[in-house]
Amino acid sequence: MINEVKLDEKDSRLTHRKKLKELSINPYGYPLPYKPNSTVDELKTKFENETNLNKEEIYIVGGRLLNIRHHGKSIFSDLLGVNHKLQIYLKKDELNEKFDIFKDYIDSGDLILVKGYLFRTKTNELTLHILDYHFLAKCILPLPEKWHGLKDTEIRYRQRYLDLFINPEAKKNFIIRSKIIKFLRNYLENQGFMEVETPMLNIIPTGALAKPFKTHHNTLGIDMYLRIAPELYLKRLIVGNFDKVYELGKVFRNEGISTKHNPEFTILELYQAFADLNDMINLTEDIISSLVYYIHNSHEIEYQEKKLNFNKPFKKISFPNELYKKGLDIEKLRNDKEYLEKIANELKIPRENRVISHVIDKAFDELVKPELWDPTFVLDYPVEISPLAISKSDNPLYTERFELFIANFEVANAFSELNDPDEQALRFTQQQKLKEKGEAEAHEYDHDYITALSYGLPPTGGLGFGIDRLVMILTNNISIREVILFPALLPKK
RNA sequence: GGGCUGGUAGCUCAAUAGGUAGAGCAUUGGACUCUUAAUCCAGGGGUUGCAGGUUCGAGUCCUGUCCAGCCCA
Repeated sequence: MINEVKLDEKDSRLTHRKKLKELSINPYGYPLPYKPNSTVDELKTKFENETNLNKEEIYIVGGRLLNIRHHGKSIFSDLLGVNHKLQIYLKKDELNEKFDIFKDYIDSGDLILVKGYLFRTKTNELTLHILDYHFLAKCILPLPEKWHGLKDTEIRYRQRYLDLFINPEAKKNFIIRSKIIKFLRNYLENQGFMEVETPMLNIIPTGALAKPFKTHHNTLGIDMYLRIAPELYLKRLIVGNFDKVYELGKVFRNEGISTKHNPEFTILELYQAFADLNDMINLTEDIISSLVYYIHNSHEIEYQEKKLNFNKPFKKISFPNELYKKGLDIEKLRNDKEYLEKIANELKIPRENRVISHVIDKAFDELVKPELWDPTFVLDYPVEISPLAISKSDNPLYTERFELFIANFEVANAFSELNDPDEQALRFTQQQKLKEKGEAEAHEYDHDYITALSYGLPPTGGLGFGIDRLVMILTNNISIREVILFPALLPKK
């Protein structure tokens, strides 16, 4: 009896590769015998509804083969493009030995360049009749299942490339993400904003209330921090006489990882000189509602099976009023230590974090945020949690600031920028006091920024968007990991 | 940081009450020149996340641990 050689799928793919090399065929493509003159997507969109196909026109396209259907002396398969699949068709009596090589040594997932003409099968499927083909790269690992796709979230995130070419819905999220970013850039360029880049490596992490990642510069011998926001650098540019600037990029916050938080995420910040909070409200409404329309052709969309209405104007409410409706008095929190303790107890805030800023923030998150569904501007933020915004003229304990909430997410944050250097210095000092009292997320004191303000920052409107959350809402996802190509995961041991 | 759920073939999933780990797809061999989840015939493929424990016997029960998902802080 002959010992049967037991092969698993990877072995058989490796054997196929070896056989190709023995036939002096490079499974990895170089050099290309001919260049592509079209793509799967182009052929599909151009000819999908075309009735007259010209067999004299030869197309050369590259792609990944999926679902090879052997049929004796003919073969059908699908060539995967970016958004479309194109069926290909091979006949033995035309390709001879190249047909046998295809039949015996090509596996699904392989990348090939094909050359042929378009025709329609009797089921009317647009198909490329192959006259010649060329190997581009061998896929030596087995693929996920063709019908159920790849469902294991861990593999989907760790090996996103598999997710992308196996699960079309996954790819769609990232295509929409790219469209959103492109829309925002176009919009801002059309409004006269200039895109700039400011440092990601900071000496002092500023511009937001968040914990930073720490790193070290070896030759300078100093600790540095990954930026938590570009804000203070961008305002220095307004001091430098630019009037409309924006930055779209990553910021890093050293906090918990969850379905709503990734340690690095994308933010858009813009600053407009000679403008104020009202200008930012108008700008925000226009950007968001026109973006939604651009993506969905409607101002009303579904998110998690509930309607979201993006028609202008958005709802506007006041931070202290909303908390007051919930039975919480910010004035009293400021003046009554016992009251603060009582509220902190109710909110289960740990003893070391019982600082006014923390309690206010937490109370809003717990009591008001869960009710903010349709786009809503929350105005009049307390000064304790708004160290970079100007105070309201009628009450210095509240600021000219808004946060925009959509579907319970904080999506945007804007204020009339504080431009009085003495007042800003005082705010920094107050933040240091909060820090001493146990507020881990107080704003750092930035002397260099005070110097910049001392040269004069004009009244300026500033606005920041959380891009990932915006993408989540527009792609109907509840996990941020579905809209970040490579989300943060623990290393696999 | 805490709680709950999960991890079984390449993938998607089964496995009653603790009693020989199965199916579909994929893969291998064969038939087939219009298939598209092709079809038909035949086969191979497993250290059940990892490390221990209980038991005559563990995918299943217990302890620890790793990773993921969900919820809470």
